[in-house]
Amino acid sequence: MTVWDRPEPPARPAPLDRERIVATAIALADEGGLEAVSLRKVAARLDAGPMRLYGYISTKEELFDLMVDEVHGEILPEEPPGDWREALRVRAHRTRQAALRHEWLADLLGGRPALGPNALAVGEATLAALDGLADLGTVLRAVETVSAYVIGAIRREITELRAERATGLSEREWQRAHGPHLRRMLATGRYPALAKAVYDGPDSDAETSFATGLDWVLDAVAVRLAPPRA
Amino acid sequence: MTVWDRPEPPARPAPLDRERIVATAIALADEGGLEAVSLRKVAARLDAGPMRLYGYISTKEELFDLMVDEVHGEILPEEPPGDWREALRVRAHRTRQAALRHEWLADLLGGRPALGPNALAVGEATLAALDGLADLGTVLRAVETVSAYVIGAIRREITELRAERATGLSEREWQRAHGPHLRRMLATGRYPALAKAVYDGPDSDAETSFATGLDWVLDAVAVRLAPPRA
DNA sequence: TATTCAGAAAATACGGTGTATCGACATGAG
DNA sequence: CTCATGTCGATACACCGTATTTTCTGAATA
Repeated sequence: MTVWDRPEPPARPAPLDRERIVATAIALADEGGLEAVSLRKVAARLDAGPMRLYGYISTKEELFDLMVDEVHGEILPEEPPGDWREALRVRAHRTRQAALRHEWLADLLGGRPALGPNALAVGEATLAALDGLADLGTVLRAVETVSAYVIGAIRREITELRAERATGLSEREWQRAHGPHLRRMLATGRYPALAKAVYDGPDSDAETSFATGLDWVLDAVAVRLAPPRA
Repeated sequence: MTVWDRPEPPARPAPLDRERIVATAIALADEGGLEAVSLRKVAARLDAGPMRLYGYISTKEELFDLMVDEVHGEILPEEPPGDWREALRVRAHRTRQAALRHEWLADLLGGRPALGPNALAVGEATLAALDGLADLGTVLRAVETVSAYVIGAIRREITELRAERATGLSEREWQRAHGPHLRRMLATGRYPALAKAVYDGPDSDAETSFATGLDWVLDAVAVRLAPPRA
C-alpha cells in the first residue's frame, strides 16, 4: 500500500459559496437554457445534495436574481463614457452582447426588479451620465424609454434567433418558411401587407437593426435632453 | 324509485374543444399567474382527466401560444385608424390594456413567435396603416422599433406592479422601501445618482409614463416615415 | 338481438421538479 | 470522554408534463 493506491479521502465536500453556485447555474443556463437549470442539477455539478444549496440561497427565484446580477457585471462599462448619448448607446450594446452570450437573459430581463449591486451600479453609471441634462423627471423618462426599447428589441432578437435555430434554417429562409404554417396563412390572402413584408422585405442583420432603432430612440430622447437651440 | 331519486347519469363528459380549453387556461392565469396554469388544473376545471387535453393540444407550450393569440383578439382594434400614428398609438395602448387585464401576457409577449391568426391580423392591420409611407425596410423598422418599446415598457410596468402588490405598498412607498435592501444599498453612498432619483424623482402614473415614452418614439419614427418638408 | 370492434376516455406510470422535515454525524466545548 | 450544536444528506411530499396501458362505450355487423 503506497501513497498512490491509497484511496482518496471520501471527497470532503468542497466548500460552497454563492459565487460558485451562481457560476454553475449560469453555465447550465448557457448550455441548455433556463429550463435546464434545476437546483438538483446545480447541486450535482458541485458534488452536493440538493438541500445543500439552501444554505446559500433561499429559493430558486433568488438564484435567478443572482444570475441576472452577475451578468450585469459584464454590462457595466469599464471606462466612463464620453457623453450621455455614448453612455446610453454603450449600455444598450453591452446589454445586447451579454444577452447574446447568455440567451436566457432575454427571458429574465425586465421580468423582475433588478436590485443587485451590479444592476444598481449600471443604473448609477447611466444616471450619472445624464445628470443635470434636464429636470430629473425628464432624465428618468429618457432612461426608461431607452431601456424599454433595449429590453424589447433584445427579447425579439433572441426569440427569432431561437426560432431560426429550431428550424436549422437561415434567418431569411426562416421568415419565408417557418413550417408550412406561416406560408399557408399568408397564402390565404387575408394578410396582404404582411405577405409583402415577408416576401419583399429587405433582410438586414440583427446588429444594425438594433443599432438603427436605438439611434432613432436616442434621437427622440436628445430632443428632450439637449433641445436644439431655436 | 321515482324520477326524482333516480341518480343522474354519470355526467357524460362535456364535449371539449380548444376554445374552452384556452378560455379555462386564461382564467387560471388571470387568477394566479402563468405558474398557476397546469394541464392538470385546466383539465380538472373541465371535469376531465389530464390526458384528455392532448386530443386538442400537443404540448403546454402550444397552449401558451393559443392563449397569447386569443388575447391578440382583444388587441385588434375594431375600427380602422385615422392615420399611421394613430394606428401605432392605438395598438400600443390596446396591447397595454390587454396586459393589464392579463398580466401573464407580459411574461409571454415577445418571448415566442406570434403566428396565430389574431396576431397576424394585428400585424396586418399595423402594416396596412403604414403602407406606402416609406420604403418597406423603413416601414418595417418603424414597426419593430415601436413594438420593442411597447413590449419593454409593458414588461417593466407589470413587473413593478407585481412588486408593489407583493409588498402591499403604494408605488411611491415601494420605491422608497422595497424591504430594507434597497434602502441599505442606497445608504452606502455608492449610488448617489440613483439615490437622488429614488428620493427626489417625481412620481408619475404609469399610463402617462407609457404614453409619453410612446410619443417620443413615435416622434422619432415620424421623422423617417413622414420627414418634415425642409 | 347479440357480438364484435374501433375509438375515446381514464387510469396508471415515469422521471422530473422545488422544497420541508428529520436523522446521522462531525466538530468543538466542558 | 461526553455532550451539545449545527451542518449535511437522505428521505419524503406534492406536484408537474407526458407516455403507455387499460377500460369502457357506442356503432357496425352477423
